[in-house]
Amino acid sequence: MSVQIKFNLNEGLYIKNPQESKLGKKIIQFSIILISEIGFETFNFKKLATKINSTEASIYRYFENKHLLLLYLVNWYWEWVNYLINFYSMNITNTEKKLEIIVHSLIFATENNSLVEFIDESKLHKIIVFEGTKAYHTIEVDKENSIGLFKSYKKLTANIASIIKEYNPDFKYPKSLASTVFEMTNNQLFFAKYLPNLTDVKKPNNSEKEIEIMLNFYLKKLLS
Amino acid sequence: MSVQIKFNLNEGLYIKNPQESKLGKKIIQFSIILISEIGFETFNFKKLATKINSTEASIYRYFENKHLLLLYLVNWYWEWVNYLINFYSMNITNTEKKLEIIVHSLIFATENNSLVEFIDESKLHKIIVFEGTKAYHTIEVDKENSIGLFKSYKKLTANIASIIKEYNPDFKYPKSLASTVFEMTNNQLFFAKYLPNLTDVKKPNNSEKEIEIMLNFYLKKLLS
DNA sequence: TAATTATGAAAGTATAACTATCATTTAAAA
DNA sequence: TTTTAAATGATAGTTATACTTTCATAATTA
Repeated sequence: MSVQIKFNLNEGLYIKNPQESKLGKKIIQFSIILISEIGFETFNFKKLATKINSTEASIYRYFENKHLLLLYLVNWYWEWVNYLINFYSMNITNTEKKLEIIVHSLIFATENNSLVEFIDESKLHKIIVFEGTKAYHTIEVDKENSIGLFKSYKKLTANIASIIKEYNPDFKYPKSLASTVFEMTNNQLFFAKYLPNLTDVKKPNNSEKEIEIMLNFYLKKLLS
Repeated sequence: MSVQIKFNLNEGLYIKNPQESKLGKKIIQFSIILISEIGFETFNFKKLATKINSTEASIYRYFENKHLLLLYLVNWYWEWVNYLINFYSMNITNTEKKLEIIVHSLIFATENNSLVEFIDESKLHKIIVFEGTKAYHTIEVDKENSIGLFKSYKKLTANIASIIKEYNPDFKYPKSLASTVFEMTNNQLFFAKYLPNLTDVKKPNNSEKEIEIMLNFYLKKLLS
């Protein structure tokens, strides 16, 4: 069984909606595979074109440049995590449990849920951990922000912040904590894998579980 | 009065030590100015060469490529913050005060202390906030890590972690908290400036102070 | 079946990211 | 002071990236 889900991503992200054609889906599918394999800096449209037996020109009809393609993928991820959090906390009334669902969703976004057939969520998550922040650390932030290209991140942050506030209405920094939890998760996953000296993770191959425990501890301690 | 300080940065960062020649210092000085002005992606050695009335070839004699130049600058920053923390906590016995010094050093690395005449610390700090993580989110992390190019970051983290442990010997995640404080500071400074919706900062022009208060709150709460 | 739209194929431009060679300047050693 | 070595500049060249343009062909849709 596969549920068909389509996220409405900001139109400024693409020239032509990749979710609405065969080639578009292939671009998304294989850009995820390629970027996760060779890294964003060495990735380019020519290599992608070769991989999918298409041409550079065709890819440029969907995305203005590789930066916007990355931003598209990152937006998709933001929407996806948001969806996961809402999905898993749907019938939950216990707010503490909801905090745990946030953490779990952020870390085990790693599992290939195959929510959408052409997106390998596990590889996408790898890209987020490795390249995610590059999507907004660009000289064009202000311009891109003004046309709504980070709306999904704001929505996700607002959603997490609302759960934080639900858990502790007196907490002064719900939004900052929300964005910090997001960034910190990816950072600690990155460090655990590549620069373990910057963390306290013991088992590098099972670091997700340790990081989950740590994040839950952080959150509850801060909000107590 | 100007105290002459020279950090010993890993030799793998450069081909020829830029701190030991006039041209080398100019490369550092103006790369900081240029990158902070136009951003890392649009920065290149040709533009830098033009700015300092030199040539691309000459710059390539100091740095293999612009990525390693950035990593050099980031390493310099890690050393510098570490120096600041040690300097300001030198005669302090109160461990709580030491935590505050960490936070203050990370945030107000912003002030141009002119510790070294050819480095504008305020502009360098801007680069760290904006481009810093790009220095280690690269496909070459493992290789670069193996030859010691992140040693300064590890040293800084270890130093902060030791103060954390001094404050609370039972705390389970001193290193993770140390790297998180570093990353979180830069992130929240970035968000406050460019994506304020992701934070709780009220005055965008005086966000440093607010972030400092928040970070101190986080730290003490977590370590209590 | 015609008309529209999407894609492919091929070629071309501008700039980035280097490398190589040799001349000239500057600094250090004799 | 002269000689020598090292550092820098000037110039040119190579390869790759990041696009753009034009036209032909294939696939849809009306």
